Amino acid sequence: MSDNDKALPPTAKSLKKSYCNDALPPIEEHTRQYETVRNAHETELIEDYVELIGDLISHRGEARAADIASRMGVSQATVSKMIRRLNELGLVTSKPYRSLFLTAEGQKMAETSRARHDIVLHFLRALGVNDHTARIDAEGMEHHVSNETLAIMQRFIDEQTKR
Amino acid sequence: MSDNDKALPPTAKSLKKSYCNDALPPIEEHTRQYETVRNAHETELIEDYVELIGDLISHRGEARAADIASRMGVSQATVSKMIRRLNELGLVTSKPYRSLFLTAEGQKMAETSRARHDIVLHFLRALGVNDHTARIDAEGMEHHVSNETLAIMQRFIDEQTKR
DNA sequence: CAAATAGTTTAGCCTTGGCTAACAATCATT
DNA sequence: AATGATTGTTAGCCAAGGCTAAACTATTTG
Repeated sequence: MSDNDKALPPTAKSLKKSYCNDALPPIEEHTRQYETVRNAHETELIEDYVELIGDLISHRGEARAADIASRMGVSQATVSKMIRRLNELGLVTSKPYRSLFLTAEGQKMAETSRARHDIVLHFLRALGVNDHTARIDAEGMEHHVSNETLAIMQRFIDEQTKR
Repeated sequence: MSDNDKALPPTAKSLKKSYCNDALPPIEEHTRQYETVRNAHETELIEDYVELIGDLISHRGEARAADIASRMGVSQATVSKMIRRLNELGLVTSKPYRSLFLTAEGQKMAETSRARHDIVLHFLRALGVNDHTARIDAEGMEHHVSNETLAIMQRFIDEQTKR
């Protein structure tokens, strides 16, 4: 959620009655919802790093730990540790004290993440969300949007921009 | 992301060229984006528990740890530990071996979360997303949608349902 | 080319949110 | 009222993702 968010928060009262009468979902479906979110959490940081590394390489020619740290808003030590993890996962290759490269798999992940991110961002803008807010929301939402929803968002963008 | 998600993942190629030429955002804005997501992560589990507790109370009359555990798909020990945290945060009151109550603050959080959740869910359905997928996506997205975007989603729902 | 500066890594700490296993309390049934 | 089943708690483990401080490497510059 945006912290410089002047709009009022929603209240239960601001919702139409009919919205609130949904029964609880059956247990196992409910469980799966939460599990899906937990799983997304495990991968999303990884994806964010890989996506950022890909962006740095394509916009700057290389990805240095210091740049990653300052963009992520995190200490260099944290980045260094994370790079080791990405290495173990086969997503990047790195030699000590040198800049990073994405493996083929890492590149694929970066592209997919970037594409997803862009769809969500452009969708929010097409919906009428202010650019700054859209960027923040997209960063958080991208890992929780199914392919089905992405496809619908893409269609929405196409329709908006056609005119 | 839904795991039973048959649609193809997006590829960089499936995006219009113009989507991909965005430059990197200026560093401090970029940093703030990631910070916002990290902050959301700290609160979202808390909010999920509180929201679920509120739902259990209103649909079942009470919230028992065993129900929370089975709905969350998590062990009872994990729930017990979490309840201690919620207690420390002043969101619930509990006596050992008895069921839970939300404090005034907890109730406020539950209502806000529920309202946000409902807006996102109904928005996705209004967009044309299948109910099952919408539920899963909403669960993940709700904590990352700014009030500005929520307001726009609400407007979208109103327009769709008016006709 | 030596020294200062910048960048990277390592060590060791902390918190969160999972888990299992063992124990404690409550409840339901006879 | 006793007991077995259910429910709740505690202890102790683990991995992830932050941090700081210190050590090490690379680069720039006087």
